[in-house]
Amino acid sequence: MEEIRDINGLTEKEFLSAYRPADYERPSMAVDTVIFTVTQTKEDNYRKLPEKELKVLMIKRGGHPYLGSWALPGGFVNPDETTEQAAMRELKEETGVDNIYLEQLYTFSEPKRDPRMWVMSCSYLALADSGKISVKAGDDARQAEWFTVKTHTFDEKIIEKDGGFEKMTEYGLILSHGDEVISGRVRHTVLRNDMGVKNTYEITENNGIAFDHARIILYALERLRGKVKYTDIALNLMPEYFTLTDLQMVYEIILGKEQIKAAFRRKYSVLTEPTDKMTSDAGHRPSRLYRRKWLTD
Amino acid sequence: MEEIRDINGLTEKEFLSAYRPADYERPSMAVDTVIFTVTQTKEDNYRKLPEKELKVLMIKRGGHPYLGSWALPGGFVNPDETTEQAAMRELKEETGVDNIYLEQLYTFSEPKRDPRMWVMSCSYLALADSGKISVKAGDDARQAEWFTVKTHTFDEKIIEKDGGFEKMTEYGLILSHGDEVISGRVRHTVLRNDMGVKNTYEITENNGIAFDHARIILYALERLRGKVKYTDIALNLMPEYFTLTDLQMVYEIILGKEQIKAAFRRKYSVLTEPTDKMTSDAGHRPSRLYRRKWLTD
DNA sequence: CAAATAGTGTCTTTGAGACATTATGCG
DNA sequence: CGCATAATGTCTCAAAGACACTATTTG
Repeated sequence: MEEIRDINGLTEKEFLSAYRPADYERPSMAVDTVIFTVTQTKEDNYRKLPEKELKVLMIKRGGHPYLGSWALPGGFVNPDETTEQAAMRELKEETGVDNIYLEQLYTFSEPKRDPRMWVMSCSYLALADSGKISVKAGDDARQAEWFTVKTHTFDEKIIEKDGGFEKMTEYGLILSHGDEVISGRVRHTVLRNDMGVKNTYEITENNGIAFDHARIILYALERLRGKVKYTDIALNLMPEYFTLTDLQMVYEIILGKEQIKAAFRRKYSVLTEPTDKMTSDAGHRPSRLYRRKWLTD
Repeated sequence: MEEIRDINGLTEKEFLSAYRPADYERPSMAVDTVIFTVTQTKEDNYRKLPEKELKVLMIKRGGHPYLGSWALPGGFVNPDETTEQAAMRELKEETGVDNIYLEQLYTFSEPKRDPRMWVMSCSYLALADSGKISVKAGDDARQAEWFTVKTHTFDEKIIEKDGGFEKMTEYGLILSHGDEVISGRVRHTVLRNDMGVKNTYEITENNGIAFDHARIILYALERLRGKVKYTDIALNLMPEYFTLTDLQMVYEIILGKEQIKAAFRRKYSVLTEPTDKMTSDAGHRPSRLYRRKWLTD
């Protein structure tokens, strides 16, 4: 069985023991994780419900390049781990959370995306309940903060060209934490002619976001917005007990669109199961607390 | 502006010109492309329509490891190109096609997935009209062939465990080309307990498919099946002119499920535009030929 | 004419959108 | 009591499922 021999007369075992990796250039492999959570703002009207905010964790860079800018938590992959394990390891260091929703997003490989050297980034999307997370106060120079996320879509331009057209859409990202506001803008171009379709993404503006991380965050948001409608992914952002209005507000903040209450409950309450707990001291009718229902399919 | 200095008193420019990559281990970065096409079988009953088959391109390995097994077309990424450009370059060498639908799938990074060394694989999904493709007849030792794709889902087992459960599903893949039949089986395990959810994929059986490529092909199929329902991705498999029944058969072969004609046309004919061409000599009523309609949104 | 596909009409079912109505705790 | 939210009822509308019926070509 094992006796198949190659062109040099070697068996697989012989080949492998003699194998020496060729001396060509290899990229460094980083992981960068976009971790989102949802927090509540303070509300002074005791009757009203507090609003929610979508937050993303950023780390202040303490060295060149992009010194002083903010970057996604991440690091390099070790030879004895998968990219997912690397993302999990880095995330645990940053947030103290071990069991967290994690999903691979995309591998960014622009040769010049890191000015130092050839670095690819395998990006991950992580979601967590803000209650469980304890971000370490910047131990050394390393400062980690949650930034409030706002996005804008700028009107698209369609340019008819000979035999096809070009469509450009710009997406703006604004991250804020107290007085600190950082932002970026990504232009998506679809070029279509007789030859086929070509998509390009370029960062057209960048204020304080390191590397191509504005683009990665926008990609993560796009994925989150897409999946929220047909999966139970949003439940990863909820605490153990929550009201259906809480859940609805999380959907609204992700989708950027108000949801109709009756329709929302019809569709998404199947992802939850009622408990016998109720909210209280709210200045209005108490609300039932629900819990995530794990789906078997 | 540029005068921010780091802990060593260096500006970014000074830092970068002095920067030497650290001498830690780096992975090799490969791309592997799952390219699908749809072909017609011969039909001897002149009245009946020919059936369609989903095909994937595989390359016979001429050296260790997996000598004699079949692998996805692919290769290593060069420092001056993106993974997408690398996939496109390799694909052009194999199929002669330049403008082809290409979409990044997933980066596989199991440290032991290649017995030679640390190799990650950034996988791509490609779709093409079989008419445009001209696979080079194996120039040297390199033999490329289209394999017919069949999949099976084996009944899942749910095991209740303390505080949670484990669900296992097995997916079988059978690729055939003439007398040559190669196959693989992947087990997906979802383990859920109080701590969270953990997904594992392992190859439980493998006959003649190199590396973890059976898993990659199954992943590509999953993506294709998912996207076919809400995008126009399937149109990339069609020739310039096709009937709506052709299109329906392509959907049926991808989804593995019969579609209802009236409903299918209501939903997917918006992706096409009618031409004034018709089929002929068919032994039954002629059919209108349609063309892809490029959507602006 | 028979075989087989092409193409459409329509009834049913499902689910989301829209809005209204009733219920309830707190200061 | 009135504010603000909780929870549900119901009408409408859009889309998909199911199936039937008519139209056309070729040997």
